[in-house]
Amino acid sequence: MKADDLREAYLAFFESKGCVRRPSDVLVPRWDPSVLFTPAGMNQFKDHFLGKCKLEFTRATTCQKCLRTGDIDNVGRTPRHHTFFEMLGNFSFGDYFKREAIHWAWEFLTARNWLNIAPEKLSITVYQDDDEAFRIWADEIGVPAAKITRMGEDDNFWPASAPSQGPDGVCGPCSEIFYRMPDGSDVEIWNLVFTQFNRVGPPPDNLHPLPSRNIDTGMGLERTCAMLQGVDSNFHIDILRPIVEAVGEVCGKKYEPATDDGRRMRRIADHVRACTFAIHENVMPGNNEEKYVVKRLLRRAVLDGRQMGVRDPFLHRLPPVVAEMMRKPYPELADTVERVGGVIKREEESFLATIDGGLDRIEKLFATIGRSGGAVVAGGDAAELYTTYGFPPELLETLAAERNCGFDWDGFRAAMEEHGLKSGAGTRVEVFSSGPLDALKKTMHGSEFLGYDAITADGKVIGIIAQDALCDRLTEVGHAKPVTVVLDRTPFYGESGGQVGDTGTLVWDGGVFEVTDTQREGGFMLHVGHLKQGTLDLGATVTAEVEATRRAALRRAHSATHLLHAALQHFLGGHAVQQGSKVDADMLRFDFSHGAAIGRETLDKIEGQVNTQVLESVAVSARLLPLSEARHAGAMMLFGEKYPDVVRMVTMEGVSRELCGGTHVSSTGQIGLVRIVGEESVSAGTRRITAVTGAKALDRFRQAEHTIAEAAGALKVPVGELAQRLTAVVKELRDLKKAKPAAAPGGATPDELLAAALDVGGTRVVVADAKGSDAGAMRQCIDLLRRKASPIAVLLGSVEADKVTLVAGISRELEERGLSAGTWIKDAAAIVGGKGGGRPDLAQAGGKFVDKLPEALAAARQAIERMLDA
RNA sequence: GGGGGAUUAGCUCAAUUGGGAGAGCGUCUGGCUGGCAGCCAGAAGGUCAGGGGUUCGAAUCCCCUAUCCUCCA
Repeated sequence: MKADDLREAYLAFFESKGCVRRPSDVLVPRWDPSVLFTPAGMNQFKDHFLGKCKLEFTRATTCQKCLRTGDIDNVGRTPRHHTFFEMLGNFSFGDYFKREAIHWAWEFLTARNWLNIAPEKLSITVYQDDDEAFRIWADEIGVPAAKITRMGEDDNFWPASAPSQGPDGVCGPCSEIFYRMPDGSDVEIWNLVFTQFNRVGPPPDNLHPLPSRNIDTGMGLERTCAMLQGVDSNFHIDILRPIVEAVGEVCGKKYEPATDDGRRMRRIADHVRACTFAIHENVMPGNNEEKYVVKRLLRRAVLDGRQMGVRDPFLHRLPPVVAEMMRKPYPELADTVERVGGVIKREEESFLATIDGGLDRIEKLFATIGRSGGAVVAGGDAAELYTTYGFPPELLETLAAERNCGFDWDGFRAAMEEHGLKSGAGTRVEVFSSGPLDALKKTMHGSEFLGYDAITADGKVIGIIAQDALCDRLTEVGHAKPVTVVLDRTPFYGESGGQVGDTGTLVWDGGVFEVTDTQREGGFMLHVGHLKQGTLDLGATVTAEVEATRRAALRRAHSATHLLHAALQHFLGGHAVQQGSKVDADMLRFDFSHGAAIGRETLDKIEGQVNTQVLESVAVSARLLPLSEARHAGAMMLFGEKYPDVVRMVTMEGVSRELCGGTHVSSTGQIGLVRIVGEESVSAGTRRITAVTGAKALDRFRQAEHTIAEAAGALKVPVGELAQRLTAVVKELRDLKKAKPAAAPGGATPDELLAAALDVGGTRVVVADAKGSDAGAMRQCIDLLRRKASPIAVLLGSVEADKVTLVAGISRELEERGLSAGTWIKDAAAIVGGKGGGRPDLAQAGGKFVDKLPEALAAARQAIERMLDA
């Protein structure tokens, strides 16, 4: 059975059992802060399981794309580890339970018109205390008791070991189905999780039955395919083997499964599949979070290629193969495959450059090792190369081996652990976090948002949260920590879609609450701020007033963002899609995909088009409509974005259509003015434009005019001649600096100094006051004298800016005789209250007593005579 | 978000304990020369990322800022 057929069969089977077939969630669930990537089929149903949302269906089935990096080191080595994989699942939210889940799993696996697997090849595990599951398997299904194993909480409980270790919250036993492979090993193909308990505190008696029990099951697509297709590895199934073979092709090697290179090819195939999906969803390789995971996967794959002898970028040729293999379930991959390839290629090149840069350092490292007679690369050195310069240890080990050098892996790991400690482990959000809002979520869907049409409205207080807990009344005026007020309906916009939250006030009879920020969570608007006056009670009716001028500025900035987005698409191309944005009062930041810096000229064109559209006063409208209709209308949609079934489409007629929940002007003319003030790179492949609108744009122009006027005033020229005059002044300054005489000023030229030189035993001695010269001029003078005569000893001194500067130099012969300019100058420096030093042939010193310079020079004259005599 | 590193001529990079800013390539000029990076001689080209501090003296040491690289979460 082909993978495509298995996927379809599974979904069709559970549809026939009343499950609603839902599409796979995105691979990168930006809505879920607790995970970077979708780790399992149930992820998109978290809120359903917790009863946190209104259920439109109570049974579902999906084929979910997943990514996990926990077992990354095993990928390619074992037959069944992946980073990217697909999980078939069926789910019940308080609907069917253990009995149906088990019966249906068995039916799908063994029924003749479904998978038709011989029952004797299957075995079962259940949780040790789960007699109910055991009984269903043994009595109702008829599995021989010998083939049902009771396992402990670390294997057959979800979350693993929850009863004794925690965490508190929903949990339950699970039951796994294994298949006996031709080689005799048993492979888990299906895990049924029965969430039926709420854990409270440590054992005993800490598992309380849930009133509403859930089913969460997962069947690995790849391993089930391997079973059905009778192949020994997941990598040899119909949708993976061609990718592995393609890796061989682009690397110029034949795929031989049992070799080291075979292992590498499988790993490359896995990683490129994962990255193709992730980049498709606009996750670019980068330095943090999911971006970093993509980068690391790519680099591991490139390194594997390099270890096989490939020296040029090759990975970027593989996404088309991935797209072809995954075409049936994910046809959208084909639309971005070119862009994905480009992103991969850039990262490959960047990594190769990193390696090249590191090779230099490696040579030095080997030289040091050779000198000290060692034959092993120290773990600390390897870790430094890795953490600082990104040079992979595996490659370093290979290079070391070529020089008969060992590699200290233990030391390396120890150093890396220390590095991890130093950089600090971040705290992960709990998978099932609970908060004070949960109680509210069970009774209400959220706050009604009125802010599209109004900025003032009455609402009822349905929640007050202080110190992370719900409370009934708020009395303390002047509390330090902000509190949160939840209303049933409100004109306040909670931060989302990049637009920051509203500010304003809540007023009621005898009371005022100042709102400094508005956030949103699960459909509720959270008014964050401080009680200023009176007492606020739960259930009270308040008048919510959004700060009008700020809201107007936010609307201008948000609408300008849409105009900018459209202009970027127009001038740069369709690839320039939004990556993120921040909309603040008359200020916006817009990140988008684009590979290179945008020239001033193009930037001017973009700004020009946006402002033209402002002048044209295009009408802005918004309406709710089904997703499919919006797509048909040509609204801009982002890959990897999860949209609800009904969306809000903001239309600027003839200019842009975007799905957007933000607040907008009613006509683009209200924006007034848009000024791009910055264009920069945020990470490879992403650019950021910052712009100001309305009042802020005007301020900026005014500010600039003032600055220019001030500068022109300082140069005493009309504004129009500013640039010209400035260039001339800078040039003049440079010329002046350059023209500084090499000779010591104060009348004496080098020739005159030479003529006045003493002769001490055949050596010329020049000691003079080089009035007003700086150190550089005196140095040049000494250089000149040394070229004109030798042997010669010169010491010049001068006073500038309340300080004495001395410079001394001697010619080579004197240096060879053991004299030192440094020694010479020290005594003289001491007299003027300073210190100094330098090299034997040239030294420099300074001091504070400006009136003692003649004395110092006299002393220097005597000193050099003594030195020459010695 | 945290750790490490980098920023010097148009490009690639040097500069020892703090003591005169350099090399190769490229550019320009002159000369030689049929040869795949032709040779020789010479020249121009620098805010040592920016700002502050320590010091007689900072590319070098300390602090701040910006940008880039890199590892970790």
